[in-house]
Amino acid sequence: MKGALPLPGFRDFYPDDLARRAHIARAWRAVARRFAFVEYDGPPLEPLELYTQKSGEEIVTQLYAFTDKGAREVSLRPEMTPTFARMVAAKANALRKPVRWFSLPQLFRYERAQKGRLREHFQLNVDIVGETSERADAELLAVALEICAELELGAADIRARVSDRRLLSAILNALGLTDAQHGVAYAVIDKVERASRESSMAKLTEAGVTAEAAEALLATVGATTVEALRARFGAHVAVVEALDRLERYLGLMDAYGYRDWVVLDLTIVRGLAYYTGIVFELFDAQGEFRAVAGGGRYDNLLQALGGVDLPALGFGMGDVVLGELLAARGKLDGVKAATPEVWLIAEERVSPAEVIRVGQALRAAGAAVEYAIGDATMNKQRKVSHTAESEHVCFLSGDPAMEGMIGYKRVAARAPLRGLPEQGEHVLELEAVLQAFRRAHGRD
RNA sequence: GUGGCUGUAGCUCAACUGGUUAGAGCACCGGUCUGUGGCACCGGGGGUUGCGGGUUCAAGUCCCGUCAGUCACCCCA
Repeated sequence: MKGALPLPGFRDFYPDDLARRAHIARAWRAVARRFAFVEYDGPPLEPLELYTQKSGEEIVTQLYAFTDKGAREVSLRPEMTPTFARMVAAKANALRKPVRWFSLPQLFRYERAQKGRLREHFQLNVDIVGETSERADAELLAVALEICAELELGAADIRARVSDRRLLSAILNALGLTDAQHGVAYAVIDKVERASRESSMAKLTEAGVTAEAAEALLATVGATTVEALRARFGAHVAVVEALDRLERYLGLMDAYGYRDWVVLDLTIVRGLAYYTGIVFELFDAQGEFRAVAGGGRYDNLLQALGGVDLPALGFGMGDVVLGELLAARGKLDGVKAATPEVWLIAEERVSPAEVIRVGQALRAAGAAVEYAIGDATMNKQRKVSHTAESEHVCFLSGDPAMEGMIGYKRVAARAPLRGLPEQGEHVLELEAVLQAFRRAHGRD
């Protein structure tokens, strides 16, 4: 209506919104930390060339790019990988391998906003550099799934669909497609779920694929087990090799405790051309949202972007779709902005200075303390302490006989503090109250 | 970039086929309650109906444009 609004595709985070975002970020950091990844960051604004060099032409039209006051062509970062590659490449020899880094960048793209896609979002990036084994791929997927578990999503909520570029490539060769036809095949397979069978067939045959091979391909990508593919392509060495690797990978997922979440799905291609091995995408099991996360192995990208030949793999997980999914499953219901722990109510005869002194003593004990800044009657103060949803209320009497004492009442339905009464209004030693908060905040 | 749908207070919505100063609940602010009170009662602020133009005696209601939101396409880091 009136006044300034955020730019299209950008979000204001009111306290409750920020609490939800922080809830997600907390899970990201907690799990990354448990897997002993370390956090890094880079500039949100980068030279335009960083993205135009190695990314496709298409991506350039969606860059949030402009010319700065120094006539430099710059772009807000649309992805973290180029920055990551640069940073790793610059110190490649000095870094202990494998590199296990993660970041929580805010990323930008200039395109029309739609469900699950804005012009700005926060995206967890987790990468491993220096390991060719599928054990690294399994470790990576385990991080992604453990984050979902951390956010109280289970195998019934999340499906990890995995594939392998090497497997798909070997299958295409086995079906008689030329290398030149692989690109078209990838594009068709990527869209096979949404496109009609006729249009898929048409695109393949237009590229010179025989109708017979095209039909075989469309039938093959429907396979959901290693066994089915082994039965069909058991005679092709490259396919078998890829299947063996995938089988070991799935076996490792079992060891992590996440085998139930994972399904083989050859239609997972990932748009980016730089993927070279196992790729995966996380979806909600009910299929009503966009991908929650996606990633895979990109063994040649560091060479191309940073000039060092190191194998690498990683995934990204954005806050938008994940937040939508969590909200839909009721997992964010209790996530609200923080409320005061203690509200200090003072009788009218108590001086502001005395309120401040007690407030500071409580804060020194670790408590989050608020009180009426302006003049307010006792009634008013009580009312405000309730609307502010403070957990505890303390009363200051101006009575000289009450020196060193304080009124106390627990209000909110949260866990009571050890050493303080659970209900009713009481007069306690101020020191006893401070002691209870010190203990609650680990400051005793 | 293309197309569909939508656009009334902070939020959820109302206003017969176009017809007087656009209403309600919640939220917010203030007051009463000398007080266990997230209560009750009273009162208040807040909308040139997204914006601009047109049709009409008269437009929140109809038409056009525009902006925004939303969904889909394109694309997906």
